[in-house]
Amino acid sequence: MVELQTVELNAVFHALGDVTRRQMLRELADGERTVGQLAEPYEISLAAASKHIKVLETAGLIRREVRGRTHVCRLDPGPLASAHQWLVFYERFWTGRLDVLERLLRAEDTEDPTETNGDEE
Amino acid sequence: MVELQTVELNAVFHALGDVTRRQMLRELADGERTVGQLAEPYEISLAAASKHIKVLETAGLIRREVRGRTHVCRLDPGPLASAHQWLVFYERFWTGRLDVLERLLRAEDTEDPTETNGDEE
DNA sequence: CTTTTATTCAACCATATGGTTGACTGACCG
DNA sequence: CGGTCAGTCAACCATATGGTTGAATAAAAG
Repeated sequence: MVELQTVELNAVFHALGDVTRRQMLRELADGERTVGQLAEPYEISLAAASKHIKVLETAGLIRREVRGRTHVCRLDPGPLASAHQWLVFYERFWTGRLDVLERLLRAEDTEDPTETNGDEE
Repeated sequence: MVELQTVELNAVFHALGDVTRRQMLRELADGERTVGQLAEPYEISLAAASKHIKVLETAGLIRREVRGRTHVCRLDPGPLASAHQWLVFYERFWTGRLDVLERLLRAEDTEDPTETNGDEE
């Protein structure tokens, strides 16, 4: 189950509050990247990029594997799921899909057996 | 359609990166609250709470209506929807629902006309 | 009109953030 | 071994953040 601890959420949302870091995550969504590869698109110094990566890492959003002299990063979706989960609480405020909720609450008779529940962690 | 501008997302995620502000949003999910009401649960000064509220406001997460000498705040879910939308991109990394994606990509023949697409804004 | 009440504003403070540069550590190369 | 490459670390800087207190504004109450 998703824990949603305030400490974690603070770090996660803070990490997401920066374009550079969000773009780095987008990059990592396509696969593993080294620190150098992640830093390359930006005009900042490698040290600055390294700091961004550390922020992502301490927020738990990425994992790092030291492979020889290079550090290979990959996405860790867990914290993103927590953030998503937090936001889901407010989903009713922007969707008109209360009908869907209602449909889920009753009516097990019409459910599709291929995929019923995929939201727990 | 959700714009997902970097400026907006920066402000939104930054605003969400603080427990106090997240709790204020939770409070506002139950209805309108004055600045004083929002500040009351916390041991910080009213001025500090006022700053938090301003952060939420400039991020577009809340709207303020000056009613006499009190300022009444209410939730504006739009930016939350943007943040949610941004996170949805990564949903495939924590759910095993690739089959659903696959089903959407091909097979228009099997689609259910009652609820097909509700994610655009 | 004077006093509360609700809230912001301004000045200030400590710490965090994001950036820089230069030195340092380790791994690979010749 | 000596050089280069990948990346971190440390010191430093400017600005932002979150908090404080005290004064200012403006509406309601007496």
